[in-house]
This record gives sequence, structure tokens and C-alpha cells, in this order.
Amino acid sequence: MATLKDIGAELGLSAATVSRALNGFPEVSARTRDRVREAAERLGYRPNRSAQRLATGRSGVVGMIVKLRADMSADQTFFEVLAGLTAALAARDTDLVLAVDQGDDPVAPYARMLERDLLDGFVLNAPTADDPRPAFLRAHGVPFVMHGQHCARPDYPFFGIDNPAVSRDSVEFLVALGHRRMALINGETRFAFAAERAGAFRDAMAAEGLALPEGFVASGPPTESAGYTAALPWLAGRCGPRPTAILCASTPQAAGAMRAARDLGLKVPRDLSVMAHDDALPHTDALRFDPPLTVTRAPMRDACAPLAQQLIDHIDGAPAARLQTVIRAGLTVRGSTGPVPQGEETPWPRTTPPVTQAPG
Amino acid sequence: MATLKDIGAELGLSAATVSRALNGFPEVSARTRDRVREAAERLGYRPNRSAQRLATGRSGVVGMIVKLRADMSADQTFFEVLAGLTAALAARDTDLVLAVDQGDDPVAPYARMLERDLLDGFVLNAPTADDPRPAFLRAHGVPFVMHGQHCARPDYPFFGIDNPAVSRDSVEFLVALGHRRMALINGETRFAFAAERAGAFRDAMAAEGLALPEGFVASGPPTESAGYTAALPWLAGRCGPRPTAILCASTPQAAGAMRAARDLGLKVPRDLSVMAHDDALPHTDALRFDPPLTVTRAPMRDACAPLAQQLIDHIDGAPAARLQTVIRAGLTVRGSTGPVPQGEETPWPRTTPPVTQAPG
DNA sequence: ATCATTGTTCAAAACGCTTTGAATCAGTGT
DNA sequence: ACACTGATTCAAAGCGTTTTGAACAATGAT
Repeated sequence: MATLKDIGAELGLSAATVSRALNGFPEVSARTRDRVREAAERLGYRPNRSAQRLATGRSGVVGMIVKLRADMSADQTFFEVLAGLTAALAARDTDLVLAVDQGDDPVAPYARMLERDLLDGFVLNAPTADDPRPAFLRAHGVPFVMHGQHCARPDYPFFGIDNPAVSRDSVEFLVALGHRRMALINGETRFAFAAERAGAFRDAMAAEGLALPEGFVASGPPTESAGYTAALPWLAGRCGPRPTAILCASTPQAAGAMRAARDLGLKVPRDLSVMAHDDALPHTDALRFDPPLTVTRAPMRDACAPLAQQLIDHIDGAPAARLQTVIRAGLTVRGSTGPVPQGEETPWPRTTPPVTQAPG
Repeated sequence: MATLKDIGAELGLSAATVSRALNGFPEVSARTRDRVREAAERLGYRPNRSAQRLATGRSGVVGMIVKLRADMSADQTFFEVLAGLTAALAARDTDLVLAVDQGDDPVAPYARMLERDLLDGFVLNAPTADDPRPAFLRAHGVPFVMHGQHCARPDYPFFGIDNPAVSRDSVEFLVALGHRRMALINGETRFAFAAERAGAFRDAMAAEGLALPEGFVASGPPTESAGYTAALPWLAGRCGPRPTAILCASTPQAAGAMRAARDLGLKVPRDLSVMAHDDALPHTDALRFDPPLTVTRAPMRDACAPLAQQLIDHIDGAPAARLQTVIRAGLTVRGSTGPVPQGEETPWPRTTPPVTQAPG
């Protein structure tokens, strides 16, 4: 295996110059750089990672904790993220090591990983509303990046979508179609994204002057059956006048809602509009919607490269404030939404005094 | 962060002695070793992995390729193995990095990983009958360990179970109960373990002088529906006299076979004996069998520590021949097997001349 | 001719560990 | 007293990088 010294000897240069040339430092002449690059290529030079890491003081390893369910399965998104992250991190000469965890303490696995190995940082995912991990890792001085965000304005690097906008855009879109009774099938409320979406959904309804009885906000996992179970009583009219539009946190939930409508003889979009947020996970792409589903869309796949980039920049010392990305999901109108049905333009009655709209 | 030199300074020793003391070399006196250990503990010493790796010439990283299905899911056993392996490898100061792969070429992902990073070795799993990976990795001089084995007598380190014995023990057990018509619901035939089990099943039947029409060996994934689909026509008598015992490659398949029996009004074990090989995966533990299932059992969880150990020993230079573990699955008799039903003691008719038993 | 300036390169130190070969020290037998 | 052991310990070299501080050469200005 060729080393820097070998290349230097080959060209009559010092190892220092060769190192600089390969790392693109400005003070080496263009001619030298080219000669070095050529020789490195020719000799099949591969930098020794251990030596690089020793010299730079970094381990070149970042960690991620995989939260397992009791049945030893993980989030559907896991492999998608794993594939994307390993590739993106590899491009920056960094390895990803995983630890699986089944415990109740959210920070314990991080503590274990920290004391065992020296990691350069962590990738966190699935933030909960009162997530203790950011404070814990900050206290230990460990860089990390979050996939998502656990509060509206975090002080750490993260990549997430504008969750309030998802709800707001959806409500406004439905209102423009004349809808006045919109229900929400949300994600699991322990997750921060779900809390944000629910809050913004309520705010948006209030901003439109529309009542929203509590019973018309459900929450559950991103499964077809969760969508079905939530939608069925609403559409059967068991909770009061049925909603004319249902907003779902995930596409499988939307599939369930549509099945509930079908079972009750309701036509989409004639009698009911259904829309969802779409993470564009490959396994849900297989869901064939009829009619095709109107969605707000933000491919999860697109998160990996920025996450890797931002984490490594943060490890390299970039301030967190510069490493925050919020993307706005785009609204794609398809066939599952339509104008409010004739005669169904009445909002729900107010069950409680109107909510005072939050400032801002 | 304390270094070896710090500890040496603290005790008036050289870094070399401290290194030896901590690594348990025999030439340091017991007193010194204790003092060093105490000081290391007190100063919170953690060895710098990069420095260790640079000095020893090893990267401290081993790789594993995760084969994904088209729907971005992996083997059910994946997380079980991941958790066990990372823990076992961590105990030997080694990290596991994963690469996910969806391609058709079995060796391409290994080639990619090799050229990108310098790995100390690989963990391979799910060997197929004509697995090209051992030859490829050997040609590149990369150590590896196999979970399972791709042929009867491999020349590489592996940890696997004695698959022929699984079939043999099961057949002999059923024969002892008087059964003469046994059918096999096997694993997917591309996997080596399934080929071994099928071969040994046929041999064992032949050794008992029993006919085995081709139609009574099925194969499929380890799912309940695969078991059901395979068993139903047999039990309905559509393929000739129905088997009095069914041997399954996995417990979900056994669940399917038992459901098929129930649907046809057959009682287990009165009318049909069912047994299976049990990998003891946690997600299948949830399967409640009624009656409880007779199994050959070899917990997959037990494979991780030996796999890690053998791989690292191999990297350290131990010869492959010393690093091969074959465990014999134990037979646990429960309620799903019983004596052959009265009047069903007749073997299947020979459809072809009796197979000459393979030597050995 | 001299002096600064800029651009390019180098030798050497550092990173923290392992390992080699030599040195020290106690104890033993002569 | 002597050399000879065996048990401990040490200083130094090395692993392959990155980075520092200095050196060198070419250029331009004085």
C-alpha cells in the first residue's frame, strides 16, 4: 500500500507537499498538484484512515441509535435512511455505527455509546416533544444533527420540514375548495412533528373562523388500519356531521380513510376529499390510490445528504445556526380532493368559545 | 483526555510499561500492573482507538452487507443479528459498518466497500448454494466469517448449525413414532441451508426405506402463508395419500401448516404431526402454538458472539480450520407430534426405483 | 546592488499507541 | 569478589498522516 512518502519519493517531493497537494491546499503549484494526483492514481494510493484520524484528532465515526419495537422491527423508514446516510457519510470519509436499543430511557444508549467509544457525533431521529437528548448531548459537548426538530426554533443543527406549513397549506387548500369541516388523522402525538402539525391545524382552522370539535383530531401510527379506524366513526356520522375532508399524516392512513369511505358508500372526491402528507418512502409508493392522492410531499430520501453534510460541518466547527435546514413540502394536487359537496358547506357548531388565535 | 504518558508520569513509569500493564502482558510485575490499573481508572483513561489502530495496522472496522428486498425491508433476523454483533464486536474494540444493497450482483457491494475503505474483514450471512463471495474475498485476501456455510466442508471460518442433522434427527424421531409418510416444507432453495436440509431429508427417508414422492417437498419463505399454501393440497389429499407428519423449516411455516390442518378438520397431533426448526427469533416467539410445537432449536442469538470472536481471531491470524463452529440443534418434544394415526402406517408407493443412498 | 514580497517547498514535530532491543536490577552459584 | 540468570523496566523507533515554522527561489521595488 502506497504512502505519502512513497509518492514523495517517486516525485522528489516531501510527504508534506504531497499531503497538501492531495488535500487541495492553495499553496501548492498547479503543476505539482497535477503531478501528485497522477502519481497517487498510478500508485493506487489510499490514505490510511487511522493515521488521518490520529493526526486530525477525529475518530471518523458517528453514531446512530436504532429504536426497536418490542417485536424487533424498526421504523419503516429505517433502511431508507440507513442507505442514504452511509452513502453520504462515506463521501466524507466517515463511518456510521449503529446501536440498537429497546429500553425506556431515551438517553441511556447515547451515554453507553459515548463512554465506550470516542465518537465524533451523532445522528438523532424521531424527536419527541420533550426530547431530552439535545440537552444531554450538549451537556457532554458532543456534536449531533437531528432529523426533524423537537421544538419550533432549536439551537442545534437539524434538517426538517416546515410542519406548521404542512397543516396550514393543506387547510387553506381545502378551504379554497369550499370545505368547512376538516378532520385530522395525525401521527403519534409523542412525536414532535405530530404536535406541530396538530397545533398548526387547529390554528389554521381558527384563523379561518372554523370550529374544530376535539373529536375530529385523531392520532395513530402510519398504518392503513389506523386510518380506517379513525375515519370510520366520523364518516358514519357517529361524532356529529361528517367531515367533508380528511387530512392524514401519512399515505397509509389515507388509504385506510379511503377504504372507510368506500365501505360506507361514499365516493372520493365527490362526497369526501382526502389528502395526506407524503414522505415518499419507497414501500408506500406501491400503494396505488384510486383516485390518486393529493399530497404535501417531502421525500425523506432528500434528508440524508444534508444531514451528513451538516453533521460533519458541525464537527468541523461550523456554528449550529448555519446548519439548520427547513424545507417546505410542496403541494401536489391530484384526484382525491375536490370541491365541497353541495349542502355540506356548514362548519361544525362551536362547542366551546372560539380559541383565541396565538400571536404570530 | 489522559494518555499512556500521563499515567506513566503519574507513577514514574514509561508509557511502554503502562501499555503492557493495561494489555495484560506477562512481563510486568503484579504490583506495577495493579498500580497502573488503578491510576488508569482514576484518571479516566480511555485508549485512543485511532492511535491503537495506526500502531497495530488494523482499522478496527468490519463490514456487513445488508441485502434489501424490493420493498426496502430486510430479513426478519436482521436486527437480532445487528444487535448481537455490534455488542460482541464492541467488546473487542471493533466497529461494524453496514452497507445496504439491492443489486443483483452478490459480490459488487463487497468490492465497493473494499475499495472505499480499508476494512479488517467482513461478516457474511445467508449463504447460497453456489455463493461466489468466499472465493471473491479470498482472492482479495480479506478475512471474513460466515453465518452459516455455503457447502458441507468450507475452508473459511463460520458458525452454523448441522443442517443434515436437523433433517435426520427429525425424520428419525418421526419414524420412531411410527410415521411413514413425512413431507417437508423447506426454506427457499437458493439458500444453502435449505439445500442441505432437503438433501438430508431425502437421504434419511431413503435410509429408512421410505418413499418420498417429489411433490411432498415444498419450499418457500419463512411465512405463515407459505406454510399454509404448501400444506393445504397435501392434507386435502390432492397429491395422493396425505402425509401423517410435516416437517417445516421455520415456525411460521408450521403455524400455516397447522392452520391448513384445522381448516380441513384434522386434529394435531391426532391426525397430523407437525414439527419445525426454530431459530428462536423474538418476533416469532409471539406465535402461540396450540398444541405447543415440537422443534429442533438453535437460537440465532447465540451465533453473534462466536461470529465476532472467530472473525477477530481470524483477522489476528488464527487459521480458518480452528474457527469453525457447527452446533447441533436440540430436539424439544412438545405437543404437536404424536404417534402415527391408526391405519396410516403405509409408506407412499415408490414412483421411481429406490434412490441409491449416497455414500457416507 | 539591496531589501522586501510572494509563492512554493521542506524538515521536523506532533498525534497516542505498540513493539523492539537494550538496560537495569535482584538474586544465584562459583 | 565474579559472572550468569531471569525478571522488570526503559528509551527509542515506528505506524502514516497533518500541521507548524522555517527555508528557499523567484519577483519586483528601491
